[in-house]
Amino acid sequence: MIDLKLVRDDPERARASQRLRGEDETRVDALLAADDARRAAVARADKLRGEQKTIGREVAQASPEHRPAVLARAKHLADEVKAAEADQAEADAALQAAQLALPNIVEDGVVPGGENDFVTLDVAGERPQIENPKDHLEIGAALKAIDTERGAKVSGARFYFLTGVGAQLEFALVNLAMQQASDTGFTQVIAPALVKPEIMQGTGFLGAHAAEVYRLADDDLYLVGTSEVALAGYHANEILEGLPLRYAGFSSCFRREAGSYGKDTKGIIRVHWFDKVEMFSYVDVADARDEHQRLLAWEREFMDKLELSYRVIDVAAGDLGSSAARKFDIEAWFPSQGAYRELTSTSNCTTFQSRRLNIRTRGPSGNVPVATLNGTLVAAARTIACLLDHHQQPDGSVYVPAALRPYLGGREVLSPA
RNA sequence: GGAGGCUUCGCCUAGUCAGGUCUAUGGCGCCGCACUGCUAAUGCGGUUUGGGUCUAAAGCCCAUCCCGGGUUCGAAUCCCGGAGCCUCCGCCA
Repeated sequence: MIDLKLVRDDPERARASQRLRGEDETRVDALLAADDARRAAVARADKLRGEQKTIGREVAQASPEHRPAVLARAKHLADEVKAAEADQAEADAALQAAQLALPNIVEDGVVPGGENDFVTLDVAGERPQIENPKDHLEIGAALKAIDTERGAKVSGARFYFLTGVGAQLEFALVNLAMQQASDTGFTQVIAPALVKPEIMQGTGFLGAHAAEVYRLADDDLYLVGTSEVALAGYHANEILEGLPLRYAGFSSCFRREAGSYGKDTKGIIRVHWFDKVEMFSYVDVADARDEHQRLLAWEREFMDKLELSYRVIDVAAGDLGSSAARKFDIEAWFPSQGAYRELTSTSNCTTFQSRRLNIRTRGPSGNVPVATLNGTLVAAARTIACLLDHHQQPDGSVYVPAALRPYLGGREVLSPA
């Protein structure tokens, strides 16, 4: 939800943001119209309620002979109040719908365009030179680390089992990530994977991409697609002190992958379920851009520990999620694909989520919404896929980055049994 | 799954049985002022959160007693539904 006052004061900025995203700019004017209508309805209802309060007191004080007349007037007024309140409720709902229909205002500097219009900010690490590289599935099968066949048998397509060294790899990655987060001052969190509708709504995932989200209809709960959801909900309806607050959350994540038929059908790059360690920051609005750079730096630090070659991209406006004002992705090199693939992503959501979730801090003149930011430290399945692909050796073994070795019993390579 | 209790403006609390200056009481904490050599103590005043009106401030108005409905001229209070917390029973890793 974007700042209504900002839209009133500077509607052109909101329209420009919509254009940059390639979305409908008339929604801004629809919002302004809904705002006007609501304020008119509120003023009418407030006035009538005031009259009703006055006449209510008169009823109580009226002498027996005057009472019937006053009561008759009061009854008539009650009907008017009821009608005005119904109008107000309708206007409130219309305004809310108009607000929910608008994505966050894009940060200055974001380029227009879609998925392929990103700007490459940096390229790091050396791409390994491998003759006829195998893909992660082949390597994972040889190591008895990944079992997608039994994943499909038990749960269906895009499910997998991590076994043996595969399972160890996940624990190692999660531990390494959590250790880094803790050393950096994040509070470690294990977060629920099921959340209530208002939390899912509040983080902006029930808008355009609602079809991506699993819902448990019997219980009216949603499965989170990212740990960000529960970490954002953690402080819902609170007034925060002592910003910045930083959390590193571990949770399973679930995605329906609707509309991604045919993409990455092999292996565990695109799956319905994976585990994740996510950084999440609550900061003062003025500090949000700097925090975004810090999150990116911490993501890079983790990539460097894994000794991966990667590039950092500044995602174009049309490819931003509805809650993000800006997003940087880190894409790592997959030799078998000859391509960079997204491993992590960090978004500055400014006050978009905090307004919906009512998360504020005390400002010099009253309570103000905080900024929320998120960044992936590690998404286990895809990172394992990348590690196997990227660090494969000609003999079929897999090189273990030095930082991971303490979590893998000191092993320097993983070899097929 | 069953039975009972609880939820009031930071925290605690009065008020709910008998609906009407409840415009929500008092205490603690916090802020300001006074007194004071300093501290403490004391006294006085302020202190929920939203929304609307207004160029702005002040002021005024409306809403807000866990949430949503209902009854009524009028609901913290009565009725229905729901949520959360606690206790006990059952079941369970």
